[in-house]
Amino acid sequence: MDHGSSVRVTIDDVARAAGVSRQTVSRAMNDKGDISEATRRKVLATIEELDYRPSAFARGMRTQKAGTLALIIPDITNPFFPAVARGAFDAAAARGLGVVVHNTDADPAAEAEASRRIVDDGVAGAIAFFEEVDDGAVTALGRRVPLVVADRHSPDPTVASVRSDFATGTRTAIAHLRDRGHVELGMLDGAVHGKPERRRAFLEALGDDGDRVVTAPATVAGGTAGLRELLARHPGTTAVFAFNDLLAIGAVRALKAAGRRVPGEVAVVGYDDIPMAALVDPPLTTVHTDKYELGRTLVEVLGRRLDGHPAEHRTLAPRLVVRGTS
Amino acid sequence: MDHGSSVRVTIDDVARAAGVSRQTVSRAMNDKGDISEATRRKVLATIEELDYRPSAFARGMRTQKAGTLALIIPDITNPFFPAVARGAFDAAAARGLGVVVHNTDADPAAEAEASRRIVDDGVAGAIAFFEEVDDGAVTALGRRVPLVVADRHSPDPTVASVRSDFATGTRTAIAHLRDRGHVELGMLDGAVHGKPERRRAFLEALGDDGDRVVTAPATVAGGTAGLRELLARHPGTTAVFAFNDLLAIGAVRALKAAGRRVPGEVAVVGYDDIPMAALVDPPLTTVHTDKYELGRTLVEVLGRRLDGHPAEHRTLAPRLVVRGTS
DNA sequence: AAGGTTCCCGTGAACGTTATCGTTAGCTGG
DNA sequence: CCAGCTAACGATAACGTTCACGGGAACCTT
Repeated sequence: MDHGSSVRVTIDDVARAAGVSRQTVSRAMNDKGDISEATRRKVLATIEELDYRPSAFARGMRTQKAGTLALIIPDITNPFFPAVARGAFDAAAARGLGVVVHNTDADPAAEAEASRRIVDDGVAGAIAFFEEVDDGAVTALGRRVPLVVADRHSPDPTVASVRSDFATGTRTAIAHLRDRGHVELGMLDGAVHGKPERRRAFLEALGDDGDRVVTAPATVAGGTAGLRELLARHPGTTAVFAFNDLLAIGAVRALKAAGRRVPGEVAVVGYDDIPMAALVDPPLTTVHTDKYELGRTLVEVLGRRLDGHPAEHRTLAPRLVVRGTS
Repeated sequence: MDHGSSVRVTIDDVARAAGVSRQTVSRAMNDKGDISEATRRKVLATIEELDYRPSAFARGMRTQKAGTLALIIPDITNPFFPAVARGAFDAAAARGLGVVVHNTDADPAAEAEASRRIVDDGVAGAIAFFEEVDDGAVTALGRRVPLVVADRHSPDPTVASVRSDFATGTRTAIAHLRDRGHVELGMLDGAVHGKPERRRAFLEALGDDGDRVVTAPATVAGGTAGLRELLARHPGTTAVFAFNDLLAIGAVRALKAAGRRVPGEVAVVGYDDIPMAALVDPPLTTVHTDKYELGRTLVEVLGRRLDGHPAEHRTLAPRLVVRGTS
């Protein structure tokens, strides 16, 4: 009921106690110049003694920047994202930044709403997994706040990016399947926009017309349905490459239900290496992307941007993890 | 580079454009009284027209409360929490609130640091999954900011709580196992503090001395190790109840590796019903807790608290989901 | 008709910080 | 010895909002 009843220790209290002006206190804690080493230490000591904490509001009011950054993701429930978020949390905490998460369900309207909130809240910077193919929105947000986009490139040179190299990841998976002797390959593509690399690399490697690619919702249920469709089109299919692990797991389930042995009769390889992948039976062969590292790198790149460096563009290398489905 | 170069539309601009004072504008947007319906509509219209957004900083400066709430969890990577977070995100978004997430790894020092940040950032309220058994810290935080704790009760009457009824959940699971004819039961308890209900209910139902309970880290690896220990102590064990699904999945793996059929020779039931539970082979029988609903309820309770209502204490009922391991 | 409400609305002040500019003392160089 | 510089610090003014007042008009009440 009486929240906030205790009086706040302000910068003036510190100034008074240290026998200096509040401006000097400000200089001491913000590592600005124009202050002698002696007084700075004294000020810092009294700050410690009084347990003074600067008001984030008052500070943000002047600087228009908060000590927090925004993370826009489609769905924290999608097993790909918790690890990404964790990497981002840890790296942000190390920098003394908080992270406010926005779920969008890959809905453009929700993405716009999140962007709106972000500029309103005056966060220090933003990290975004955007679905919206229209670059206008991205550029608009990038103009208002330092921005790093994941798995996507922005035409705006001030928007940094970190992406996983899907093309070579896909090629590695297909090469692996060919090494195992498979010739009739099929693909389960995820029904998501803006991520054509996997499908493109697949078609490129096969010189195919696309009839061997079926698109389905990127879920387990989508995987079982998609696999049936694929088998209906090409009964001789002997190996399946999936857009992500959820689809792959669904495919394996459908295969087992149909009485086909995995990997004896049909091999399956997924993408992402979510935690579940190692625990299903048989454990899933998949292209591993380091999600924690992705999250970490995203805030690292954002941090460098906040420190005044130019926008970087980094690429993370995936690697194949061979388990029991191939 | 030139972030924030565009000039801000302030409340004074709106006031000028609408031909009223800024106080009237404030009244219009905050649904305060003392304003006629006519002028309020006019003000709202000009707000819309000028695309005015109140400064969160300036507002927070006066009210000491931001439009954001904090969510303290041990680990977003633990499959239990993404769904909780999602429920919290959705409910918060519906209320126009942002959510800043703090990962603690159940480390008291990290929990203290998160609490520190929370009061510093002046969030509107906080939701916490605390590990710290010492109630002093919880009460201290609760005194500074409206607080709702999950799966735990606070002695402080101003701290609200939402908990899953672990005791009856556990009893239901054990009754199910007994119905199946099992008599030699064992339990895999998680090595976490502050959650004795499951173990207690288990021991209570058995009238046992605790020798049939082995404690292990609440992970898959902990489950396999714990099960071996359990079998070493009581080779005749025919049914295992686990603290959570991770432990249960680990147990099933160990069982299969040891050549024991599940559920033919040994039955296993987990707790939580994480997404993985339905996908392992055989699919896991488990006590389902509605994690999304938990997250949703947590912010609902917090919201009512913010609206001035007294602290509530709610309990969510779990239910048994029988699948393939029992 | 005088006093009392109620309904609207505006004026000043305050929240706690940082930016800008000014001031002082001490030092340098010619 | 004085102009000019620099280092260290302080005073004032913002940043944009809400709170505590106060006051005028209209509408009752007796």
